[in-house]
Amino acid sequence: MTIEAILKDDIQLAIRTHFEINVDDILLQPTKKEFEGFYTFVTFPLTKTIRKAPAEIGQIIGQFLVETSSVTASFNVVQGFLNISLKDSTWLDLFTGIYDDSAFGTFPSNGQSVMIEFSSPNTNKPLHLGHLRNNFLGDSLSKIMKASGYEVEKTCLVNDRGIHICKSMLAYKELGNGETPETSGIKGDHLAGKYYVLFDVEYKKQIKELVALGMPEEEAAKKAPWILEAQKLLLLWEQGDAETVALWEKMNSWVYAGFAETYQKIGVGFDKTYYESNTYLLGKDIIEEGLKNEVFFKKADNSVWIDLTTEGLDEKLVLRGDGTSVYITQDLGTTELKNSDFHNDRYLWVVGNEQDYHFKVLFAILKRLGRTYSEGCYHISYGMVDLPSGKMKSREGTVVDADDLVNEMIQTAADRTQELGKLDDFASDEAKTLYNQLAMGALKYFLLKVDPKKRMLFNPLESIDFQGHTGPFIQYTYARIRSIMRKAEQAGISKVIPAQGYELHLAERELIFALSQYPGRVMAAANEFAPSLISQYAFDLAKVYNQFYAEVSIFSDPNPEAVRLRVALSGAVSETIKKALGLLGIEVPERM
RNA sequence: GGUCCGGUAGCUCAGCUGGAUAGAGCAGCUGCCUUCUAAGCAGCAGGUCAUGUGUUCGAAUCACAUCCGGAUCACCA
Repeated sequence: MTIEAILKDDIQLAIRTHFEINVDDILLQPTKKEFEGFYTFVTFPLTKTIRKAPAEIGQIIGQFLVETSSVTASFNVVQGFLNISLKDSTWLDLFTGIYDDSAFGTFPSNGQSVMIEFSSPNTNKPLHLGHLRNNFLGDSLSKIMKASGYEVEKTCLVNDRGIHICKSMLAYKELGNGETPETSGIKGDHLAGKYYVLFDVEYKKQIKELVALGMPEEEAAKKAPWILEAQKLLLLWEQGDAETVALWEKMNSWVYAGFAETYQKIGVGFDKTYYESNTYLLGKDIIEEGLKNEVFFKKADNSVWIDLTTEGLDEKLVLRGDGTSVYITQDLGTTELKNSDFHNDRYLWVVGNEQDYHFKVLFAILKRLGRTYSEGCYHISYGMVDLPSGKMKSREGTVVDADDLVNEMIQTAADRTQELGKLDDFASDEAKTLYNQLAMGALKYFLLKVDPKKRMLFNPLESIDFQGHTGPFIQYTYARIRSIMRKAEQAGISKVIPAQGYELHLAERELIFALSQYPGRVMAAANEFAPSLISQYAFDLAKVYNQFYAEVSIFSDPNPEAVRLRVALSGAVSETIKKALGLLGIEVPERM
């Protein structure tokens, strides 16, 4: 039973005893810093039924708690706020529970399984900053869901076919001169991206030429030679034309090699990868089924639709008049495939909020089709990463490239560390590892500290910070504690929690309180699909520790009990920081 | 135009199941390394919580309206 639950019961009993009424839901909030106490009960809502002043109610409940509650030491009342302080024996018990629990913050299996699809890159361009947000969110959420008791399947759906892929293929055919990653020294995904951009340059030029000859722009966009060529390529690909497929395979293999390098660097991976080239024909049998069940209907031109106006959506096309699939057709098929592959209880998609409507439609259709698994489907919608100049656009070259950014971060980490003269005795490979950890810590924290639902701003001119509310600040706190733990080991100081009777320093109580909040945050982050809650927590915990560190001396305290407790507390904090950052996919250095 | 999301300090963000004088970080200014790592700590300064009305003992938080920004409403994905 948690302290909070005990307090709630005690308060309930107090109200029942003194006022003869039952209050089902006792709400406690953390006491504000400027007041004494750790938990606060607000008495205003009781004034109506009890007909006493809020402060008086607080006094009566507080008095009752001090006399009867097993955890309450003292209280104070400010207006309608009853602030409660806990007994030191309670703090020590609480800490003992945390300290002895090696699985602190990870919950036992809830018997449920969840699939998280994220990343889902296109094979015509390298990853950019927006993809990084997606990848870090997906990776972190999969870890958070796992810690909260789910069995987790990480999947990725690679968008490896379609007209946009044919565009880069065409540009390569026309302008490539047999260039390869080896001959050019360009990473495979960047090489493909180069030709995607070149296509667009030439295509725009052709449109302009047609417009100059008097053709309306809309028509020109449809009739420019290269777009017609690209469409031809797509048809050839779908027919399995050997030469086209060979080119497609060659270019894709370059891209996959490039992606693999990037994924490896950012520490992200998947349990199962689906390829759209294998799934794009799926879903047509579902259309048949829906037609039979009259969930869908056919229009005169043979196209198939669903009317979702009763759900507040629109009429939606699910199959073209020529019998070919659209996006939603494929997604219906792929979702069905995932379900038959894994039979998960829940299916999550980490996809940008520009597709909110698409997922509403997808889930509504699944429900109409009577798919029971639709209940477990959820779109984790996240906001775009904007630049000061606005939205990033691949084709216009206004993107922050993922590889470039990661490399810059590593360089910044190295510069910063050397400026501070931190690692005179570091071996070069240890230094290299540290730079990577710091770079990825700064980058991941930067992207994960913001509420996923919100769009966020990245200013390339201001490099991502290493001080303040950042990953490296938390990593630094960890390294600092590790240094203390090494010193304690050398000095032969054991980590022992004192017996009852020890009087805690306020900074020690605050640390225990902060530690005790961790499991609740893990649960909340899982329920709300918000790694930002963990980010915030890790920062708060590190901050409380640094205050503790500045306020009390660990080794030179005359009381050996205090020294042992503080070493134990430090150890628990470092473990919790490591776990929390671990949920964000961030590693911790032993020294920095 | 319909629908959805957002608007909190100079900047980037917390807080939003209603509760105390609205919190961090960065940037600016002051202090603190002969003591366990100063990538740290303490402090100062900085706010009509977009605007208006309503509900309430109490509103940044809820409701309605307005303004501003973004997304989406494709036989694109």
